Amino acid sequence: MNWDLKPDRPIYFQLIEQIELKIISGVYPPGSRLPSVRDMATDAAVNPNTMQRALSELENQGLLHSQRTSGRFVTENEEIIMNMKYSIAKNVVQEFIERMHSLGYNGEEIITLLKQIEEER
Amino acid sequence: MNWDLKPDRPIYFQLIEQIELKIISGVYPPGSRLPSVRDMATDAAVNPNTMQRALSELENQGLLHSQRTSGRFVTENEEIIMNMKYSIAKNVVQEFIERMHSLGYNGEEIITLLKQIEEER
Amino acid sequence: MNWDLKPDRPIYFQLIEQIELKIISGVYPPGSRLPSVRDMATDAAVNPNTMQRALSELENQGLLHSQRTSGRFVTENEEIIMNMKYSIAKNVVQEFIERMHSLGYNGEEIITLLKQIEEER
Amino acid sequence: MNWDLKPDRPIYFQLIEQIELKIISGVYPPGSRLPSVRDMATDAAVNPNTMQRALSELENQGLLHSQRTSGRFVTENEEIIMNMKYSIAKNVVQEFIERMHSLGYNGEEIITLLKQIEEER
DNA sequence: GTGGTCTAGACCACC
DNA sequence: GTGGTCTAGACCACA
Repeated sequence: MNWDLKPDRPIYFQLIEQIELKIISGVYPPGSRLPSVRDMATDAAVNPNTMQRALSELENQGLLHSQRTSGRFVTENEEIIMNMKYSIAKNVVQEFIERMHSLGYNGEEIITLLKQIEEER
Repeated sequence: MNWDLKPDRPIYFQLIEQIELKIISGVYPPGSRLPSVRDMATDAAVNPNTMQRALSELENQGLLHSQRTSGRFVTENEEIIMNMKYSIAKNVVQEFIERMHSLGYNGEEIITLLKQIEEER
Repeated sequence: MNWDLKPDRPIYFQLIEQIELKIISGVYPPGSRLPSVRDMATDAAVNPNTMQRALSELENQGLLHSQRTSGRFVTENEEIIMNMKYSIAKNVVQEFIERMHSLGYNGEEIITLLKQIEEER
Repeated sequence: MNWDLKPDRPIYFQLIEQIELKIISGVYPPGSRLPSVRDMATDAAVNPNTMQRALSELENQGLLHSQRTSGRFVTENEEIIMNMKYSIAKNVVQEFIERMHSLGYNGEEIITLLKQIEEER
């Protein structure tokens, strides 16, 4: 998996980000059942308590809900997912704009450069 | 200064990046003289050898040149500086595009979102 | 070994030249593994950092590449090696021509003398 | 003048070489009178005794001869000069051939390369 | 004073 | 064990 965790930031925090990404991008589709905490923990080579903490936070955000007996599920409320997706994307975009500004590019130039590089790909 | 150096990547590498930024953004204009190695080192709270290494690499890239007795100078060749600026910007843009793709946005959507968030600022 | 280093020019520079020669002449064949930095340093009676610097420069030139845990290797790209060989030879030849000119020999005379002395050998 | 003397080899020896060169290349023509020892010494920023020693050696080789009252003269025997020129050139050529061999060029290749580089000049 | 070089010795990540 | 990084402190040439 892509669980490469770095020791520079709290691990549970990195887990949250990566699971969010998997939900947003559809790797874990709305309404689907997640693997068990224990499985996810061993997969990420992480203590189950740490994984548990990450999942709890995601539950607080409304992205997940657990059914005591049958496991944890991704919310079926796609609006919540879309909001999460938008708020993450907004951060990414704002960071990007700031970096480009500090490099000396203004709004129009950013758009131009972006289109140009996208075409090259 | 803005020399906040993190232990997660080589210090000399972060120094290079930050000095590049100062040259590109005009904090150190073309042809201007930089502070002495020792001064820059103490300013960044770093060993002079580490600063020396960073500056040497920038010299290899053609962004700086040194005169043994009188100091180090930013190149007056603005083309080199523009090329450096472009290549850094290209990296930033490519990273950005990849992150947005992994969030599930395609080319057009990225542009739309970018314009929208830019207007809000 | 032939590591006779003279104090008139930077040691790391002389190390670079001599290692280049060993690569070009096939003492260190393409793709082969070099001794460890520490071994080469003690062999040349030089501080490991100095040897490290020489090897790093050769890496920048593309003549070597390093694998963090298993050692440093000569490039397998023989074109790079041939280019290096040619550029060194060019320098040698140009120096030679200049010395002969300052002795008062012109182009044709140099060739004649060269052929003559070569036959005597 | 071009008297740049380096501390790595005996100074009188370097003086000999340079005066030989001036004689061979015609800066001091056959039969011409040299400046006084004292003038040559101050010109080369060297102790007069050192210059004296160099000139004595050249006298032993027959390149110079001194007339007690009127100074030192370059020999008028051009054969001696030609022999000296040839023997120096021979050394230069042999050194050159050895360096090229150690780079992996054989006789024909050396000639080819030499012609090619000479044309580029 | 400037940049440049060198050494000695330490610590790190990786496998 | 490997290469890579960093520090502290020294000395040099140049002007």
